Amino acid sequence: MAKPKLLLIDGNSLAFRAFYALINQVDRFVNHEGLHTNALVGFNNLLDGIVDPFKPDKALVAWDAGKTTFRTNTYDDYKGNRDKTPSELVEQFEPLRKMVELHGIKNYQLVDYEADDIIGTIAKQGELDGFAVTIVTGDRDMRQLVSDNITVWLTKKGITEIDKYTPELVAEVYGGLTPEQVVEVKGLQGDPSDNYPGVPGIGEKTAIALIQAYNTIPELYENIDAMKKSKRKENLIAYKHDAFLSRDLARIRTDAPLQISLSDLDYQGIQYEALIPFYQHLDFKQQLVKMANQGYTISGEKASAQQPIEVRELTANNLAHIENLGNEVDFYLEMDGENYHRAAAVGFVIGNAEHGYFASRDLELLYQDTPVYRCLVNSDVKKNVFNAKATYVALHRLNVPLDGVDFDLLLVAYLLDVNDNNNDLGALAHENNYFDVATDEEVYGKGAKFAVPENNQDFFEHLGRKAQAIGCLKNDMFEQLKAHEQMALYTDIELPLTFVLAEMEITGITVNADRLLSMQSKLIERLSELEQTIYQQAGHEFNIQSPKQLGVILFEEMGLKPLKKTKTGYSTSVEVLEQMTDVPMVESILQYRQLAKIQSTYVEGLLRVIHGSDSKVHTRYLQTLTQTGRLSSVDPNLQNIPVRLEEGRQIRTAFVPSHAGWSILSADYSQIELRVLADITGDPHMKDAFINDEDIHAATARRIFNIPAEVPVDGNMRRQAKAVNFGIVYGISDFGLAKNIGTDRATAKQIIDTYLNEYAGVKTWTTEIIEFAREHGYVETIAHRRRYLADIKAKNFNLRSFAERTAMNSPIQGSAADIIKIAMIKMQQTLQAKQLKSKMLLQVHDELIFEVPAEELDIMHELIVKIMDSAVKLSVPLKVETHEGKTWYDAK
DNA sequence: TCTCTCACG
DNA sequence: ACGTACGTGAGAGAC
Repeated sequence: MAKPKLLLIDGNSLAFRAFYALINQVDRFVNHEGLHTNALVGFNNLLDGIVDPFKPDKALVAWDAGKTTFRTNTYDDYKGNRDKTPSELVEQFEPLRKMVELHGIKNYQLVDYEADDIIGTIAKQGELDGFAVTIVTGDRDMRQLVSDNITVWLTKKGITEIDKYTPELVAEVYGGLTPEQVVEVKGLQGDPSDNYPGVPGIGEKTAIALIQAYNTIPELYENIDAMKKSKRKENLIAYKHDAFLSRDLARIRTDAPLQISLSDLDYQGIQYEALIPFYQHLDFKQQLVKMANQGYTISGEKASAQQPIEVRELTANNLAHIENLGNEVDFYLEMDGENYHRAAAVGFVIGNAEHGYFASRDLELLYQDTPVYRCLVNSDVKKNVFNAKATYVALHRLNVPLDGVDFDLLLVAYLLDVNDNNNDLGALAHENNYFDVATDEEVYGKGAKFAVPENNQDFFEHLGRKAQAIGCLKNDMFEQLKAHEQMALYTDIELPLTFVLAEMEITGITVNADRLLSMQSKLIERLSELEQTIYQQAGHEFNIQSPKQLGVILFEEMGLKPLKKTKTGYSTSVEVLEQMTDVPMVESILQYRQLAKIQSTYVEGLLRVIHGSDSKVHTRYLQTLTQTGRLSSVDPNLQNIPVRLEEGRQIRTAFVPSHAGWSILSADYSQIELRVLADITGDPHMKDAFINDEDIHAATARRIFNIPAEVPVDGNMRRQAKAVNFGIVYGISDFGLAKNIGTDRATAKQIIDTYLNEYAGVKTWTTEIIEFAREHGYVETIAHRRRYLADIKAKNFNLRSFAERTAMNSPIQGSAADIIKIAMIKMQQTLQAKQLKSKMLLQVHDELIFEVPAEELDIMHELIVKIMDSAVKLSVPLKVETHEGKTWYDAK
């Protein structure tokens, strides 16, 4: 029989985690009485997401009792450097306990002891009494309690992601040490956050190595005389007292004098009825809606179960209603899949709050000359939609040329917070405090279970609620755009761009399938030859495409030295394999990988998505996904077609114009990101280089390697300078640069320092932009595209460093994205105004691809350059290069 | 569904 | 002492 389950939760540690996970939005989570609720929200998610599904037999949430404990008695400064707990969190402790109680779990605290000691003591008792014990905490030191019967669930980032620590995982993380040895490591290492010292100069790595060698701190000191003379030895001796003190402080007690026992901890289950008023008090609307949907009655003023909505079925007989909707309507077209180039429209809804909503499955009601059609194509009637591009393309397939779109909920939500990648209407509405609509997953299910309801009432109600949500959210979200100075970004860039992209997607690009098929047969032949060679070289057959199997062969059977590891085993990536090309098999593997990639991703992948009707591929540009404002391309991704290696580049010969005699014309911005950098930082040297149209990498090389004007820049120096320029754009580190140019770290650091001295404007800007991000919590582009950086103040070095690099990179990458988007809009307008036959087909971040009839080639070269380089006025010139050819391959 | 690898700017 | 360059999508294997 399975063991009974005992669940122990570290209330304090998790409340802090929950609080700080949502610290950026602390002022958004406030109830009607002014009580902050961010920690409560996070803790509730934890209880719902982890505890309730766990179904424990017994459970306890342990809390700290107060500031003084036996540890502060031993060591005055214990946790002495902690900031005072913010009052916004303090006020949440009482309701947190209540929340725990209503979830059927006992709270407990004990004077002079911390939550960990309570948990340690109960955990050991539980283990003795035959329970399977699980501890949930954010405190890494709790891993000392792990045993065969005690698992520690440690929260990672945020509070819903966890690592489950068993003795095996502890050993893995601590280089083979046991859970008991965690305190030995901590003793040497100390803990700055709890303000206890350890031994100076010893960090986690060294501490682990020492404990691996000596087992425990006492044993280490017994043998210390035999240790080689070193600074470390001196420190160990000098700080012996601190080591023992820290070890003692880190040890969790398992003998706290508790006044409760296991028999008091029976898990009672959730007290649903009592939770309702509690959630009402906290204004947990979403939880209440969920409970209402589960059939609980929610009454009172604060009740937030969905309000009833009336959605009438639209038929051929009541179309007159549509004539009377006025000059603003909410519209939503439902499809049965996400690829709107192929998915079938299955229903629609139209209406507004004033005149009601009308839904139907009958698409004929949209056809030409119906009132719905007239409404949709009339530019004087404002349309509020969700995902204008999808709606436009799908309606285009039904021969309805949508016009007059004013509000696109998806697009606006993205501009307000690019972090939020949720593409579900219901979920986005909830995030904007609108709860009168469910998510698609709740109504339609997901994956294989996805199905639009057969029942008209359910289906139309959901559609009606969606349209209503769009209409209701419009004003508030427009206000937010204005407050962020993003209205122009929306009306002048993103919204017009949506329709430019829609047209490009609809136009598609012709792919010569025969060409791909002939490449395919050659590839298959070469791959099978290589396969046989590799099997011979390995001595047996195996799956070449499995990194796991390949790792075993290379690093175990053949005894090669593993140069790099991944989370799960040996790395076999190109950078590793390229260092062992003296082994013939490795050469073959690299060759095989290269060809297999071309064959599966590009040849087969593209053949799969060519539309039978027009021999074209129609990608979808995702306009609301990237954190920087770039587009992305899916189904197929046409932004990563091979170009660097000749073998792959051949794929481009299959991309051809859609008419005989036409050409492919490509136009790319030269060094757009560095030009943006020069403009934003205002650095005079960098600007001069661009104003004088110099080779920027050579110019950089001259400055960082101090090469006089009369001496030519050699290729290697230019290559290094180029890497530095890239590094600057990405938010440089000496390690990263060293890896990239193959020098040591000190040299890389030297180069970076020289660069920043030479280009002082860049240096100043990088400090300022990080400063700005710290102060405001976000950075923005020249068009006010905003990116929030939640981790900019993180204590964790890695998270913070990443946020700092992002603060430098996003304005640059994002401003470059702004520029090409503006150029695309102007380009499309000009093609139309001049009634040219040429079509814009693709965008690849800094490059636009067109198909052009012979008679328009000259004018197009000229027009494109003119429009692209004048899209935005910067303090440095923009430079555009064009190329034409019979295929995309030849347009180089 | 996650991880690894590799294609692009 | 930390572990490192920014932004993407897709296919294949392993679980």
